Amino acid sequence: MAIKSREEEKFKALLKTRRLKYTVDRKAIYREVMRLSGHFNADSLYERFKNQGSRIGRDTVYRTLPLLLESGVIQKSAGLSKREFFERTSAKGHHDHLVCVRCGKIIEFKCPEIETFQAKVFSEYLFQPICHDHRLFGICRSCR
Amino acid sequence: MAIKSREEEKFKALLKTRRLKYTVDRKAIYREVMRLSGHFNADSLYERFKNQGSRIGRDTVYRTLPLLLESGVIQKSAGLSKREFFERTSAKGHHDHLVCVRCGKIIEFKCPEIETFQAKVFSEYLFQPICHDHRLFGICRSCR
DNA sequence: TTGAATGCAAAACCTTTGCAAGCTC
DNA sequence: GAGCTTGCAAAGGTTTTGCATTCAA
Repeated sequence: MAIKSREEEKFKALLKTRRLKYTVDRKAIYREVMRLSGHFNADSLYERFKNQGSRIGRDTVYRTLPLLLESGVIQKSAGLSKREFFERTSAKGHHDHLVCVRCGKIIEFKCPEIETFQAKVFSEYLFQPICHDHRLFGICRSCR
Repeated sequence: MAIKSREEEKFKALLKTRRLKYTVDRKAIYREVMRLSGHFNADSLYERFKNQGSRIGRDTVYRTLPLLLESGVIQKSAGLSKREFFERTSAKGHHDHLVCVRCGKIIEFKCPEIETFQAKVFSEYLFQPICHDHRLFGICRSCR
């Protein structure tokens, strides 16, 4: 619960910085995202609203996800399709993905050392970090 | 020239593994890619052929790039659009990208330590490495 | 009150695909 | 000759956009 609120503050803070509003729809999208533990995309999230009888539009979802991404509440996930996948950052903590290009299997990995060096790169170039996309592609053992 | 041939061998080797053919078109695409030092995408490469009066089709380019990618001759590059960008691996050696989400500026960085840990992840999960996509998104100093 | 957000529908976009004809090996 | 490759054209599928209306601060 503590984490949940802190996440919400991050989202609100981003909106404030951008002089954007914390509307009913954005709140609903934020809340729905917090209920998800797996990966999702704009469309699957929209479908959830539709199934619940909510009138939140697909476009609103498409427009809100980049804001959640930038605020750090969600992060990019992985998949073989061109589609963009996301997942809640706090669900399992931050991690990256290893993708088998043959069977599409996706493995989550955590590598704190990589995170450390990433942070160094950001600071070396005087960038304020927002997020990153790190996917390793290869062929898994069973596909070889 | 030595490097050039070695690259070509890598490409040929991949084709052989997949029982694919080293056709005239694939050779032409390989050669054209070797002439490029900056980043490109399927379409811009196709345009180059068109401007040269070559009859190589857009589709062939689209179908060949994944093969060059898998053989390691090219790697993914970065951009803000959904479009896929590539660049020759040997042009500047392997590197990754730092992208400013405000102005779109792209900075290339090299971080050998990250590469080392990536290799560890691949071997830990028994994956045969093919390539990776590593982009750091943030806000550059002048945009803040 | 003012600027932002939303829904609708349409557009835009890049990429992929099926198929018949032509090449490679 | 068998199977892969290519060009054509069309489809595909996701994401974006313009605009009028509604809403938040």
